[in-house]
Amino acid sequence: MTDTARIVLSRPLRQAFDYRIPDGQTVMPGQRVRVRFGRQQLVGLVIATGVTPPEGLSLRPLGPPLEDWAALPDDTRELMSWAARYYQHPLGECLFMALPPALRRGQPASLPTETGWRARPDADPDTLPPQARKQKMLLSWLKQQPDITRESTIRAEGFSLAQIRGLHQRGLIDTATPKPPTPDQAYLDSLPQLTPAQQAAYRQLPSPGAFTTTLLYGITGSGKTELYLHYLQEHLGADQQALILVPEINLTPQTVRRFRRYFGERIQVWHSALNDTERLRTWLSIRRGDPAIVIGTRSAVTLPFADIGAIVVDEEHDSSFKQGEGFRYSGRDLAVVRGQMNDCPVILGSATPSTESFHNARTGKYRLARLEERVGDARPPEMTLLDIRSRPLEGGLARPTLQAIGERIERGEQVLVFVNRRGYAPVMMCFDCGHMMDCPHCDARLTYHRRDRALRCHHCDHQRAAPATCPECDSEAFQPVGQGTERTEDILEAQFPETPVIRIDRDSTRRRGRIDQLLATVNDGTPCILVGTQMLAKGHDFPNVSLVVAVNADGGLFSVDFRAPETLIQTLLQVSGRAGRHRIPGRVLIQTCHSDHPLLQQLCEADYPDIVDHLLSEREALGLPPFRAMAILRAESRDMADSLAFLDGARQMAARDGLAIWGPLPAIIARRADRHRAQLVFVDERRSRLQHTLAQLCGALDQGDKPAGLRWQIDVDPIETG
DNA sequence: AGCACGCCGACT
DNA sequence: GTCGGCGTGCTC
Repeated sequence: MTDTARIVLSRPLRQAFDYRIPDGQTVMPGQRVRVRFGRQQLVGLVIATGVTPPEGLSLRPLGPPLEDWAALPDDTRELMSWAARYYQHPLGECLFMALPPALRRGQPASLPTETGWRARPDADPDTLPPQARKQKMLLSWLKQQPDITRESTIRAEGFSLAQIRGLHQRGLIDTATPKPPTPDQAYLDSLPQLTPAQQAAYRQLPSPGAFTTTLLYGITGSGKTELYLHYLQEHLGADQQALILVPEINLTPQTVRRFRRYFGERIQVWHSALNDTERLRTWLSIRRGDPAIVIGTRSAVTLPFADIGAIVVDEEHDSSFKQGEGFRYSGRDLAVVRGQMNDCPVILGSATPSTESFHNARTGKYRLARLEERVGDARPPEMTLLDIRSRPLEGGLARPTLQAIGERIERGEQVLVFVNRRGYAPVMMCFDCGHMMDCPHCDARLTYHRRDRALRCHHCDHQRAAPATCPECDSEAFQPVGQGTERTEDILEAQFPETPVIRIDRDSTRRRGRIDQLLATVNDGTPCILVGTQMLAKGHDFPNVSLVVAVNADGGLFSVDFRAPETLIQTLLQVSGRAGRHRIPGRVLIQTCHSDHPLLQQLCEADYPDIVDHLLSEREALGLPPFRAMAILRAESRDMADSLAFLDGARQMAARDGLAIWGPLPAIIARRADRHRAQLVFVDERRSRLQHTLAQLCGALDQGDKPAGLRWQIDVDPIETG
């Protein structure tokens, strides 16, 4: 059958649909077409032509194509098809995810040509009537502009469409087609010279033009970004494209500016804050083959690159590269697959590489480049454990901790206090009857937020006013228990009334631009105390911070999640990395109740690679990733019994394949937003067998019946195992 | 996912 | 007697 086409849709269906190609029409894989599907008109994507449809089906004719070329190029389609198989996600949803929203909706793959304006040479603002003040301003402004000015630029300047039209009607300005932006070579800086240590690491980076993956282990403050910049400048052809993946939080205007200084207009950004038009524009530019260097978050790996010369994944250990819902892919891992498919080098950079990547470097799958010297006079901070068992605490801070903070402040330095919980206190408890405030919808405690006297659940959107007395026994001994950022802020403000205390967490930075505002104080160098959550560990440099305090390191020591120790070490090292970036030697104080814990001992004494080797030997002994492939089947429903029964059925189906299956077990937070969650864990040393089992299982689960209201999903290479 | 068809409760 | 609740089944 040469006149058939196989189509997938942007729907969660593990199925493709065949259509008849009408006479005289030709289509190719990757092309968008309109199709009638049941009673609806949809956008379909061709994945194959000349297929043999299932027997006994009468095919409907294909609708018209949306363009006469393939929207999705072959390599991007291949990448997303690979991902669909690997992550067991419906192909249609994966492929459509690689299209910008405008194209998913069926809009044309072109942008309306932008209008530009310029003032007539003889136009005189003074001829305008006095009441047309704004028009006068606009005309004067336009006359100062050297060339044709885009309408979007004029509007960004604060002028309105009505004012533009007014001037046009008076015949004072003309429309014109704006020129495409060109890189202004004049302002491009030359790159700073590499230090000897950086040069040595640079020589270990891969040669261009062929696929290799290199793990760049560069301690905090060693200047990994300079290496990326040099690498791209030296190895990227003038016509080539490159991809730099970063965690969302690191994609700040400062980061972009830094790259723009050297690469000018070649730099394009891709992140969740772009609107649909911006997304379409950038996507088309990449598809067209503009020599862009894209700085983007995980989904940028799906962009339709025409000629990609290099891929960099910065902070490769960061868990935000893994999508947490829906299509649960890892941007980092897809970047490596993409490098292989497009035959280009991939560089994974981090000061605290993931155990997976380190393992791959140890086994020779990745090459390893090391950069273990800080730039300039900066020295790595000195780590100290402070055991707080049977020590009096003031709001979670021990006396010696407060002393150390005081000393630094007096010396005109800055201090960073890391608390891993936002809010005032994670629990509210009655000291008479023992009653604790629980979320009515989740198996979790409500967090007390003192700023707005509210109790909030951090797992759903429930919140309520905080009662003054115990709702059970009316006792007044009803108090917050434990440490949050708000409480630590209060304590520090009371202890150091002269010193500004700046809190950085999701609550204090909710408003856009607020974080930069807060950090401005820190950046001007005046003595202050920064209090915050993990947010502080990512991306920012605080040159004047000379002391870092971790208020409580113990959460990760005894967690059921096998990744907790790794994450704990990474977070502590990343936070520590903020200290002592300049001449001032940094110090890190870790408060703990388990100063004898081997992991914390190692943190103080051993190098990161040695700690990872140790973690890896534990993983190997327990048969955990990266030594075995892991996947989780999760189910949630109105009843725990339903969830467990469903997973038990799945277990029966998969059992004969011979892989290890753990569970079903209720999730750590068994009830979340009134949904009862359970999970089944699959582990196997042969990834191919795991993948085969999962594919079979998905098919069977799709076919079989399930209790009403039950939802299930598969998570391959999970990062959260609770 | 949509969108239809279909079979049981409170309204004109 | 109908309007409409959302359960289940299908879409080439």
